[in-house]
Amino acid sequence: MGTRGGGIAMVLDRGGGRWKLIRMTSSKGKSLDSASLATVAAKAGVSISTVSRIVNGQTRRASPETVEKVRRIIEEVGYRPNHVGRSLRRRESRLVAMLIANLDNPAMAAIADSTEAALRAAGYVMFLCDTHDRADLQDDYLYAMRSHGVRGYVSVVSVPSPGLKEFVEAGAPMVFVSRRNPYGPGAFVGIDNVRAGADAADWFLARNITRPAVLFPAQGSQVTRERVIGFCDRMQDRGVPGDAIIRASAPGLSHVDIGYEAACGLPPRNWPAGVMCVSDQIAYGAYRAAREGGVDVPADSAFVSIDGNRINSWLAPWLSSIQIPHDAFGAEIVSLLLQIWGGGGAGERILPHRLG
Amino acid sequence: MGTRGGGIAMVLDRGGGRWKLIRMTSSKGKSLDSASLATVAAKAGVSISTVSRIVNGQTRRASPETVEKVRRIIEEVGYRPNHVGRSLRRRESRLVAMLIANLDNPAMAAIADSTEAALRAAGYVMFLCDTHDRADLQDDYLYAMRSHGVRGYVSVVSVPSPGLKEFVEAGAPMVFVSRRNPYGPGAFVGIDNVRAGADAADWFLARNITRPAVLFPAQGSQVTRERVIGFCDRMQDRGVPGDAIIRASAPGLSHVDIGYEAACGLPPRNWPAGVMCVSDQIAYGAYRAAREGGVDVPADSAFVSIDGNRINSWLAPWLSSIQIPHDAFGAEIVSLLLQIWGGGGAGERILPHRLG
DNA sequence: CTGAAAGCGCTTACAG
DNA sequence: CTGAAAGCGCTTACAG
Repeated sequence: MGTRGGGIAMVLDRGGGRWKLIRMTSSKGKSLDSASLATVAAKAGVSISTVSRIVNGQTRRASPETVEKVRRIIEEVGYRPNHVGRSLRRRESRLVAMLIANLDNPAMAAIADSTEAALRAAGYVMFLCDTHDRADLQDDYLYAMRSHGVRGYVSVVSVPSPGLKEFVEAGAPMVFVSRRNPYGPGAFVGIDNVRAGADAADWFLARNITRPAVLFPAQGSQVTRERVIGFCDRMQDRGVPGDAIIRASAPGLSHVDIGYEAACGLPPRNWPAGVMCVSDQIAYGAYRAAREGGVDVPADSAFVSIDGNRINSWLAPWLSSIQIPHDAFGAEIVSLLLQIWGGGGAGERILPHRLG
Repeated sequence: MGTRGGGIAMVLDRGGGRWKLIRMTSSKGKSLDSASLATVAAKAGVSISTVSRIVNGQTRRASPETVEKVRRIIEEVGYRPNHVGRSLRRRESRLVAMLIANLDNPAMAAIADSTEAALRAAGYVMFLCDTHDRADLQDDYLYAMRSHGVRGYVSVVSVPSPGLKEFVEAGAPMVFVSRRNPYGPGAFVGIDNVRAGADAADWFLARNITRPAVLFPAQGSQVTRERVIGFCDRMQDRGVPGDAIIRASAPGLSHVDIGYEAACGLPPRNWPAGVMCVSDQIAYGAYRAAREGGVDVPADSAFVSIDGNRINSWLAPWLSSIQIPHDAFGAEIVSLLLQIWGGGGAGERILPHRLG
C-alpha cells in the first residue's frame, strides 16, 4: 500500500494547465507497493474516478479511446486495486474467516482444503484461523477477523464462547461445520452422525460381532455422543443387550491419546472382536494399544471408525472407516454462505457418508 | 465495518454548542460492526484524536479523568480498532502471508501450526494460502496478499514463479522455508539436507545394509536432490560401490503416489534390505507396495525416511524417520521476519535434525 | 491537555 | 463522456 520510498513528481494537468502534485512509485520500479489509482490517472491524463470505473468494468461510461489508454497504462505499471482502500470504502471485503479447531487433524485439513478451493472459485479469499479448540483464541480470532472486515465466517467444530454467542446473536453470516451452532439454529454442513453410528453397528452385525467395544472422548461433543448413541441404539434394536457393549472413554482433547488410553482399559484376555471408534484419530490410538497388547488387527479384532481420512488406505489398511465427504464440504459451505448473503436464510446440508 | 443499518443521532458538541452529526451503531445493539472511534468520541464528549491516542496507549497526553472516561466508554460499547482503517492510514498491517504448498501434507500443517503460534505470540496474524504447488496460484496469492497490505511473507517450499521473482527483486520481506529462494540469497529456515541424507546412510551401514534402495521424485527439487546426494555420497565414502545403490524414482507431485510407483519398480525377488525414502509420504507409498509384494516391513526390509511426522509413532511404527523440528520452525521464521523488519538483513537458520 | 485538519486508496452519487 | 467532492475509520503532525 502507499508509496514508501517513492518520489514526488510534477505533472502538467491536461485540462487547465494547472500544476498537480502526484506521488509516483520508486523510479527504480523496485517498490514493493503496487501503483495506485492516482498514478494511473496521472499517467493517463484522466481523473481517478474514470480509472476507478474502468477498473471496475464500467467501460460504457467512458470513450473507447479512454478505456483503451487507461487499460494500457494499468498493464504498463502493473496496477492492482488496493483491497484495503476498497474494503474501507465499500465496507465489505472478499474475505471469509475459517475458524478451525486443529490444523494437525487431517480431517480438518481436508475441510480447509476444499473450502479454500470453493471460496477461491467464487472469488473469495479464505482467512484460516486455528483456534486450537480454545474458547479464548476463538474469540480473539472472531474479533480480529471482524476488524479485518471479513464478510463471512465458517466455524468448523466450534467451541462455545462468549464471542461466538455475540456474533451469532448479532446475525453474523456464519456457517457451522460438523458441529451445530450452540446458540440456536443456523447454517450447517455435516453428516448424520446417528446414522453413521448405526451403520457401524450394522457393519459389525453383518460380521456376527455382537460384543463390541465403543471408544469415545469422555468430554464428548454432541457429535461424538450422537455417533455413540446411534451405534448403541442400533445394536440394541437388533437384539444385542446393552451391557454387551463395552463403553470405553478417556479424558483429554487429543483423540489419538484418548483412543490409546481408552483401549488400554479394554480387557486384554477378553479383547472385543470389534472396536468402534468415533473418529479415525481414536482408532489410530487404539491400534497402538492393541498392538502393544498383542492383539492382531484386523485378524483378531475388527476396527471401524468414522472420518475416512485419505491417509488410511496407505497407513491404516486395517481400518474400516466410514467416509465423511470432506472434499464435498467446501462447495456446500460456499453455497450456504452465498444463500445467507443473498438473504435466503440459513439451511442444513446433510451429506451422505459411506463405508468404503 | 461501518454501520450498515445504523441510525443517525444529533449530539451537542461540548465545546461551542454547535451541532454535530454522528453515526451510531444500531440501537438494538445487534450490529455486526464494532463501534467506531467516532462513536466513542461522541459518547465521551471528546475528539476522535483523543480517543485514538488513548486507544494507542498514549495516555500521558490526556488528563487522567479523560483517560478514565474514555476507557469506560470503550469497554461499554465494546470498541475494537478497525484494522482496515488503521492499515490504510499506517500503510502497514499486522498481517503475514504464509504460502504453503499443500495443507494436506502433515509436515506442512506442522510448520503452519508452529508459525501461527509464533506469529500470534508476536502480535501478528497469519494469512494462510494453499498454493497447491502451482506457480499461477502462488502468484495470485502474492498479489492478493500485497493488496491486503500484508507486512511480510513466509514461503514454504515455494515454486519458482514470475510473481515470486518480482517480489524478491522488489525486496519484499520474505522468509523461505525448507526450499531456498530460487532468485538469489534470502532468509531461510530449514535443515541440512545433505547431512540428513548422510545420516540415513550411516543408519543403514550401522545395520550392515550395503545394498539399499533410495526412492525420490523424478522431478525433484533441490531439497530432495540434496538428500539423495548426501545419502549416496556417504555410502560411497564408506566403501559402498555406487552401483550397489538402487535409485528408484517416479514422476508426479504426490509423494505417496511417487513412493508407491517407485517401490513397485524394485525387484520383487531381490527386494533391498533397506529403503531410504526422501520424505515420509514417499515411505507411506512404498510401504503399501512392499506389503502388496509380500515384503515384511521392517523384518525383511528396513525403512528410513526424512520428516518425522507426529503420526508415525501411531500409524507407522515400522518407519525410522529422521525428525525435522517443524515445531521449532515457527519461532525461527518469526525471529527472521523481525530481523528483516528491523533492517538487520536476512540470514539462515539451519536447525538440527535427529533420528528419533 | 486537546482538537481540527489532512490524507491513506478507493467508490459513488452528483453535477456538468 | 468526465471530474470534483465526500467519506469509509483511522493516525499524526500541527496549532493552540
